[in-house]
Amino acid sequence: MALNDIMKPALVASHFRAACSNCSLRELCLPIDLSDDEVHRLEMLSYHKSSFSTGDYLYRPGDPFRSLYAIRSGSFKTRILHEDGREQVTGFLMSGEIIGLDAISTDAHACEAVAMETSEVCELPFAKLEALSREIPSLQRHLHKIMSREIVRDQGIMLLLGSMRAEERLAAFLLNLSQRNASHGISPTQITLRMSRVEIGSYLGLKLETVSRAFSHFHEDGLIRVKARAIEILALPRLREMMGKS
Amino acid sequence: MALNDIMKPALVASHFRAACSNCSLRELCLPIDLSDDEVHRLEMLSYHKSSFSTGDYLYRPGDPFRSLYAIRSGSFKTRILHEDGREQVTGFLMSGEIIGLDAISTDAHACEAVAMETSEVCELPFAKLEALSREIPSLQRHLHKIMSREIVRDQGIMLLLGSMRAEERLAAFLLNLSQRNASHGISPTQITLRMSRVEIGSYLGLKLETVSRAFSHFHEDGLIRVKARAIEILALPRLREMMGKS
DNA sequence: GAATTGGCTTGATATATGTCAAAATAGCCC
DNA sequence: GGGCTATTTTGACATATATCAAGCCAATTC
Repeated sequence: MALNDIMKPALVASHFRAACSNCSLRELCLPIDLSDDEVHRLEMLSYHKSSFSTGDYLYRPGDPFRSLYAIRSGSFKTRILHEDGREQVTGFLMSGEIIGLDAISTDAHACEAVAMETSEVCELPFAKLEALSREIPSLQRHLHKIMSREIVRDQGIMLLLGSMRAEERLAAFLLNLSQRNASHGISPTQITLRMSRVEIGSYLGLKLETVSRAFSHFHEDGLIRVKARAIEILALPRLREMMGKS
Repeated sequence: MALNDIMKPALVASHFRAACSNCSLRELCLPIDLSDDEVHRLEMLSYHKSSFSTGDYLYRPGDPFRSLYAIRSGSFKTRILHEDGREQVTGFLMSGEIIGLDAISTDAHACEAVAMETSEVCELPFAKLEALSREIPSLQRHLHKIMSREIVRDQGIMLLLGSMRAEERLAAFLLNLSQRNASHGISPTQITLRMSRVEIGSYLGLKLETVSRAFSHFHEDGLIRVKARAIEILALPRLREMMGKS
């Protein structure tokens, strides 16, 4: 494995690219080093792709679980629905991220996933993914890391919801989008929101009016420019400070 | 596998018991059906046990990740600490539950785990657990379910923190403890809290005074009896209703 | 181009929860 | 058992966010 690393880095890299341009499994395959054969099998796994328009469901609560999905382009929101009508947006997922992990526990989807724009996903049949990860330890470890990362992410949101004030929450939210933009090679200061104020509010445990007022306040303070769903961050460092004190 | 199920249930059950009384991996091994050999290898995996007194750390943020832990007796709280001094209790874990999943993502613990009473854990070296789950598909699937269940649990808390009021949160909390008591064969109406009002507050995103007032209010309504940390649920069905409307 | 629609902003007010402070209670050590 | 400390309860008051209600803006339709 290490040998592979040293002896043919270019070749391995080119295989990553091949696999990733083909199946778009940036998230799944990029950080692992695989042999030619392994890359090929990973490609085979995920040849089924599908497209979604704004508002389309990727899955709904109760749908039987068969696959995870790697978002190839576009974005989705996930939302849980409680019997009493309460609901909570639990995540906004974008290109390169894996969606559907919650369903493994019960073999049925616990939440719903809705496309927020025209989007494409690669389907990853979970049984096959498990079978392959039994044979490729680095893939196995990677899958575990993806799941663990989701746990850490959720716990971060628990911290946000449990102990931050409205403006701190919104600052954290914007900074998170900024960072994810950056990791996609997109401008970290030009943010195009794909979701409404209501959805942001649901995610952050706030009402839409509070979200709107927080945006306005940031604007007054010269932290951001707001033009409907186009947000420009004018002072990233000061926005970071917002989270601490405010 | 199904054959195994049908033909020698008693035998299989006895192996569960053997493995579980020995390594206390109720959570890990109980629901899976394994061959004699597989049970034996699972036992071998987890022979290292350790004990903790109230306040002892199982791990701290930044500690290198090597193992998961199955709680054999007692209970722990997990807590994340933010740079700015903010902190959030992310879970109260009891006997039979697996702790440490957050650390897989970065190979270092993201949160801290503190014993809330005298407790014992089985250490599960993760590399070995992965190796074994490569060979035993039902163990692999089970490990994935445990991780997914943690994701679902965290998202439930996000719903609680994002959209429930103080008394609804506390009702949900008590009902959760009640249910976990029941699943351990303990009375679902006699609850002994192992944590302070401050810790409950941190977990539920409330201040201790609010938690205390909610307890008092439940008491006035005849829902519970409160004697410091001994809670008796007098009206489980009405407590369930509390969550919906209130 | 007018009209309709849905989303967003802003203001006035209500309310749930936080904050500060004191008293009561429980647990603990000598 | 008595005194000590930490925890919990309770009260009075402050405040952040929700709620209710208009008005505004941008996009879409006719």
